[in-house]
Amino acid sequence: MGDHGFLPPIAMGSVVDAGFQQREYHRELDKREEEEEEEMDEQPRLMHSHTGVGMAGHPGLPQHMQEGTGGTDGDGRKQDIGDILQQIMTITDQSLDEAQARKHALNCHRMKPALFNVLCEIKEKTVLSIRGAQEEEPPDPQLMRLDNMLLAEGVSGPEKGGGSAAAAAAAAASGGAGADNSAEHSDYRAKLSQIRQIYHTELEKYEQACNEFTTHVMNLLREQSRTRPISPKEIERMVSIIHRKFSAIQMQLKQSTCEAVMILRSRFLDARRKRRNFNKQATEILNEYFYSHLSNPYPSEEAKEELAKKCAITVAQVSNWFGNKRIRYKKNIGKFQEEANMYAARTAVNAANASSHGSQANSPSTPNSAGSAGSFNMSNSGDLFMSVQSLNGDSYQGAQVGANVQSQVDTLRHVISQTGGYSEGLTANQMYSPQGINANGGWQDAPTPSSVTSPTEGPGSVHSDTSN
DNA sequence: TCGGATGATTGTTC
DNA sequence: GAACAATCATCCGA
Repeated sequence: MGDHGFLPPIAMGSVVDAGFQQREYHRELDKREEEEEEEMDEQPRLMHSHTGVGMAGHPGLPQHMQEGTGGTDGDGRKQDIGDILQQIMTITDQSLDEAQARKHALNCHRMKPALFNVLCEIKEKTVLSIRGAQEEEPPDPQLMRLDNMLLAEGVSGPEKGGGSAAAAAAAAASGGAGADNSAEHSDYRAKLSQIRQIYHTELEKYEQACNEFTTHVMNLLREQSRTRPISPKEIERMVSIIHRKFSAIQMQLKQSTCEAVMILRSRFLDARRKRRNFNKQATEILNEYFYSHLSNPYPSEEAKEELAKKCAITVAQVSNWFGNKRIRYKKNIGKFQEEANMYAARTAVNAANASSHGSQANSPSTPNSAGSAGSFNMSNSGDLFMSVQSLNGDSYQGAQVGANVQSQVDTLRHVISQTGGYSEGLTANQMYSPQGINANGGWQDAPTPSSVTSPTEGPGSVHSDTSN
């Protein structure tokens, strides 16, 4: 309440009926207050204006307006507002004919043009003051972030392969899963495409609804402009309010879309979710190396690369595998004893085969063990031995093999005797005792893996390191 | 369906 | 930066 900054148009007294002037003044006061209080709830205001614009003695006019007395104190104002609300509530009860008749009476009133001009002036000032108060808002940073992300993910903007970059990133993060990648790429792309489609459909719906609503409001305002002054600026302001409201809804849509994309990405990028066990052959190769180098199961970078190549996995996966293996072996040596014995036996058999085939072992045409998936049988065990030798970083030399073979045969004899139940004084732990593991739980210091091919061990020390 | 096995990740230590 | 240790998430056989 208080001074509204403009005076009632008393100056028009000679032309305009004083009571009418006062009614118009109060009506304008009501209108201004409501505009200041609520920008968006335009409909009630429009309706209020519609019903409020009436001539003296008109049944639709509030009592205080007709008498020209109310509106100066708080209680009176509340009463007025109550009356107005009551009218709004009952407006639907009025017949269309009645409303049309009232409208016609208004339009035909002899004072209408003059009053309308006055109202236009007042309105113009009011709208200008309101417009001055609300400056252009800076772009919402959150909205900008959402837009950027949607653009980067290929959801918004021109379609560019449905986020193939993200799919490629997912593939890179997966550590080279190989053949599965293409299928997962397409899966990722398909799902991203679905999100994109839903996003655009919803966006289109929102835009359409926004346009429809804007058109509807503008039509209403145009219609209203015949009975009350509505400047283009006011219409523009109303449109911008509507757009702001709809853009808030759009932001929710963008946020939901971003969340969906993030979930999709996390599902595809999280390699743990698509973990695949290594194939049997790869596990065999890794185990072979591990138990062959039990005294120092730390493959060099070269050995890791070689193993990775043979197992068709990445060097990082080899490192992971050895890291896991060392820890799990150390944690539960007993559990791995059988496995250790088995690989020791294989290694020994490999050596025996290498010995019996002599020159064949030296043959460069000897097929690689990687050629037969999961077939670590005796027929190619000699190749396996070759593989292990090469993995040690040493070049194969016949004389060295001869020395190693004897040791491996001894190992084999031990293993054969142990498989009968470890009853000859050599316990399982002795068989594959964690000799390399020191008191601190770690493997004892050893030469670098590549140079560890031929450590000298005591006669009772039987482990599967090929150097023995 | 459950539980062990296993590959990957993360935080810490050296 | 590599290894360790704990943990997670998935696989897979019973």
